[in-house]
Amino acid sequence: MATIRDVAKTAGVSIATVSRVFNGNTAVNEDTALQVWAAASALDYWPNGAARSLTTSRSNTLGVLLPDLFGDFFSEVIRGIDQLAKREKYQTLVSGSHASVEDVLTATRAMRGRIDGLVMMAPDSITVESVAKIRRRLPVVLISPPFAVDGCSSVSVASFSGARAVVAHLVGLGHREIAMVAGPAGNVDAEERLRGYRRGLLEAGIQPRDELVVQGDFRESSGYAAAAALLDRRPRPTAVFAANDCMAIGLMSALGNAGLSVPNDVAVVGFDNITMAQYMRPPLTTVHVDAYALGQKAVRLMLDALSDPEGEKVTVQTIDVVLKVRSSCGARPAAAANALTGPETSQQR
Amino acid sequence: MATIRDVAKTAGVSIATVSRVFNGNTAVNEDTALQVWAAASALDYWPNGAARSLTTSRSNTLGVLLPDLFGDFFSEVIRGIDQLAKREKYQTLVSGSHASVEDVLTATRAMRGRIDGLVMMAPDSITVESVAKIRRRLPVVLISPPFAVDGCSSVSVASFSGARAVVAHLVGLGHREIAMVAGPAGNVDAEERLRGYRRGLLEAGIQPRDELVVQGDFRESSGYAAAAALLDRRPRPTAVFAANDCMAIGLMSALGNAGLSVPNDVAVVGFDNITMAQYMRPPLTTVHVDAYALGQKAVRLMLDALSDPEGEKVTVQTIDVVLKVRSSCGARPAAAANALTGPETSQQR
DNA sequence: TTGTAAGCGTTATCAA
DNA sequence: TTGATAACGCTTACAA
Repeated sequence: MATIRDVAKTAGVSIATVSRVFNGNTAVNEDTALQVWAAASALDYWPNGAARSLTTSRSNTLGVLLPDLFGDFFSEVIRGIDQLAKREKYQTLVSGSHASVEDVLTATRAMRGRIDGLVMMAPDSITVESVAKIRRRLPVVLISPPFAVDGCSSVSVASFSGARAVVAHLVGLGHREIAMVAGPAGNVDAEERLRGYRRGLLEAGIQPRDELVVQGDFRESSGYAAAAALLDRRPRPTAVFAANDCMAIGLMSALGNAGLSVPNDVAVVGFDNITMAQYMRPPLTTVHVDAYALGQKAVRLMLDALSDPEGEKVTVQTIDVVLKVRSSCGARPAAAANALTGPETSQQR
Repeated sequence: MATIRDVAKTAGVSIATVSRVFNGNTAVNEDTALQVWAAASALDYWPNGAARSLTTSRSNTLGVLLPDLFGDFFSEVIRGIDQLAKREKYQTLVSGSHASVEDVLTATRAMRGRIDGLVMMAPDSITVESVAKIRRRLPVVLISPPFAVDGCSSVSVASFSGARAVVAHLVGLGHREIAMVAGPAGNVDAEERLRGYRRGLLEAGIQPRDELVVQGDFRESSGYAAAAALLDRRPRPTAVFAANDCMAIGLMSALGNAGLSVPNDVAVVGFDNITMAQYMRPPLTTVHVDAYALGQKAVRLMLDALSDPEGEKVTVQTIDVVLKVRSSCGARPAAAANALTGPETSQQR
């Protein structure tokens, strides 16, 4: 493989000149530059990234740490991260399925010297200490952290307010027996949604009852399983709020199998507004979360951190959410009138 | 940040010894090693990956190039890649949304020196030349390539045979007017599924007709849109085969909105068996593709290539698929009997 | 505008 | 079993 030295020799210049041509910051004689380009392409020269980052101590690479859970929502977040990073000439070194803190630390350590910053999506199981440890060497941006960490910018989802809005809407439709399929314990968004659900009930003068909350794990199967438990309750809940769309979809499937109609017998609401949601029968009422933007904002914060000399500018952001009323909750949204015309137009980016 | 030199100084040994301790291949006196470990942890020393790969010319990192399309299927593939890579102590440098060949080349070039091999998922728009160019410097494994490339191992999906099986099944149920929502032109899997559909018809003595094929793009919205075109056909198709599940789901949604019942008025079959498929109402008949295994196999082939001295061992694999009969096609699968018991058990890995 | 040469933080080859 | 020391391929003062 050709190195900078080969190019220099072929072009009849010094390696410094070749470097200058490739980095384009220092002035180089036009003819010389042309010769260098010619030599480089003749030799099919690709600069070595490792060597470059060794000298500059910059890698133009962002580390991305993902949780063990996957699916439509996270794909979108990653897409947001990847696209903005790419546009800003950053590469992404991804490492997925991190369950434990030790895991995260190991993965990060392995990235040492190859990343300029770390975007960490870890809605649960972060300890302040481990992140703080990483933070000493690298800028860290957290997505949906369970709590704020000193010196780390972060972006979160307005889970609490979204959940409250869901309950308020259901109450407005006349529901009083509102059940919930909760997300995994320890997950911030799951817990915030549960908290929002309870608050919403209280605000409507309804006492939240634990037996109306079924534990799920954000997967379709747990939503499906939740149906059985819920249908045993007397009086039977007239509405169920699932902490995410996947569980809502599993739930609807189970309700259908049990011979119940959504929304006539039971209203169902989800959270996230994954692409599928609008194509369900009935279309799923949910809380729209712009996952793509979530990823993008994280990268934006990282870029800020990287250009911040002293790393003192810490930003804590929250992504707003909006209730998307469709028919699974039994309301008749205005949009339903032209349902035959076409699906909701989806934004392409 | 502490370097190997700091550790050496603190431990009172040479840097060579520290390196030996950290790499664990050469024999080191036990006491010396202990001192080194102590010094390293006191200084919180992390070896620098860039420096390491500069000397060893190995990065223990796999480059992963993704297409512009995303969704449940691809997430699974990536999960497969990531998990096996991680288990084998490799990191993954991911770059998504590559539309053009130039794009791919640029991305790869940027990875030069930081990756040991490249896993490329590019079902369309690869030119042999560009891959060949990359191949000269790095092992390359292709996922679902449009055609075989010299010197590259690859894994593909048995799209053709899966599609044939779908048609055979529909014909077996008595359907003759079978339409198709095709995938994007240029995409191998889309084209193989279309070819399998036509072959299947021919084998049943039915002449394929172009007006029964509607162009889609693998997204839900295009499946939704296809419904309108299909419902205009006279005689109206009694069954529709969508080239993937997302489009099938969009299609079912549109059919429902048009007041048609699936499967009574129109049978629908998809492809991929994404998680959602079984939770549709009715549950979607589809062709199961083990996306996770697809990703894993690609990494396995890459590991083979990396341990292969001369890079001569090229393997071309195909992932088998299996028709998963549920109720959207109108058959009454045995499984439907216990539908009330629970969802199909999903494999966790 | 160009070249020389000193690093960057490792690993690996010799000797000791 | 250890230690010097020369790479690895690049960037960047500093000199010319």
